[in-house]
Amino acid sequence: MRKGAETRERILDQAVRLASRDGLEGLTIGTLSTELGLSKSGLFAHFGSKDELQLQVLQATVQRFEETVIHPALSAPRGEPRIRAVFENWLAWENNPSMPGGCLLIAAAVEFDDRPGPQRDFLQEAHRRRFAFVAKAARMAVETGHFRPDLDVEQFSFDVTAIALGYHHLHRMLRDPKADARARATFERLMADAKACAFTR
Amino acid sequence: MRKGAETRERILDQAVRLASRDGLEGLTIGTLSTELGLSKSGLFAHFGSKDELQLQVLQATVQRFEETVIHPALSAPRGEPRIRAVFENWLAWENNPSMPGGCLLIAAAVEFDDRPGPQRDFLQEAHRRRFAFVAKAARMAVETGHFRPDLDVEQFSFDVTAIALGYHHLHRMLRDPKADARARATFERLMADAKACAFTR
DNA sequence: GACGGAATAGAACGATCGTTCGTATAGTTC
DNA sequence: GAACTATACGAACGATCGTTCTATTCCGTC
Repeated sequence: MRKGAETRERILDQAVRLASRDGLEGLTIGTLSTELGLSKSGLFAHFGSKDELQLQVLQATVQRFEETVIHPALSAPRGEPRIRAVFENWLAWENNPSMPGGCLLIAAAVEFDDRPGPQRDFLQEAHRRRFAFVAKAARMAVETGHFRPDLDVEQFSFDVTAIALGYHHLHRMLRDPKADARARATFERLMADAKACAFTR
Repeated sequence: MRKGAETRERILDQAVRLASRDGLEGLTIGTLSTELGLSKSGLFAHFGSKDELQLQVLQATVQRFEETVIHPALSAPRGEPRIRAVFENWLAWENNPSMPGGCLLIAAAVEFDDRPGPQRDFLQEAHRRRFAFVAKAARMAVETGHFRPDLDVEQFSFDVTAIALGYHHLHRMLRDPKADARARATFERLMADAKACAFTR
């Protein structure tokens, strides 16, 4: 019971690594087990099905995202500092060494957005929560007076998401070394707009 | 020689449809052939390998993108009108019925961005060309005086790309009916910034 | 130290994968 | 219409997929 949880974590760790490169469907029990020095059936017994393995991989990834991006940002002061913390942590997350093939949440979203099932349901919920978190942080920034009162906080959340996706694309597909600078430039423009009072706009 | 080209087109048409939902790797010669009423080996003979099939699917998709998004935009006047045409055509492209699973170029980019090979090379080149096209259109808008002279046209191209990716995410993963409005709102903010002279910024 | 359940291994299952081969059919060319 | 080539089919290949079953080994508890 103790040992099982340990190896299960080892399995999930490597599974996240593999899935980030080959996708959740490209993730294979055979290659995963041999890379870990386990037998196929031994590994399989931990999950009972590939669907369950995929789900647990997604759950582990979301948990890491929250630990890496969300929670640290919560210890930053409300308002602009927290917004900036989320953005910086998010950019860093995209280069997290536990996902050498790039953010698994983005890859899985594209892979499963048209395949009904528990994987898609879970991903939808996770992305929705993340979207709402950024919107809430923006709402707080309005309340603290850092952002203008008439800011559409959900539109702001969409804009931040778009920047992250654009960064992922430029960084991973085009391998553009300017990806970081481009994302930051757009973010600063977004921040300036969110802060500008209605008269100067 | 005549007949072969016809069925090859029929195959690619259905292949694009399937790949947009299941991914290029999830696209299977077996299911593709049965859906078309062909034999596996008969279909296979048209391409010689799955890699070649995937490549031709990508080529067909890029060609359609250019016919749907790029070429019509070229018949719009240089400057702001052409920029707007590209953006509108791009949004429409994301809902093209030939790709019921969403834009294959985005899906394939995420799927192959970490797998070296001819598929990735082709995708990289295609996305690079698209990026350059938008930048060039923005440069023309600067020359026509629609955009401010100090605009970073490549940054502008990045921003447009990010909006399209954000739209794709909100539309296909979150199924948010406001996706269209969100993308347009961000685009208008981007346009306003590109037009604003240095003093009012 | 014996017991019991959890953890792992090994072999095999049917299904499907991409691919090959030999053969029949359909189309084009003279 | 004969000759020829392009096109399509059917059967089979070895490999790998997820999964099942049985047997073995490990570990914590009395």
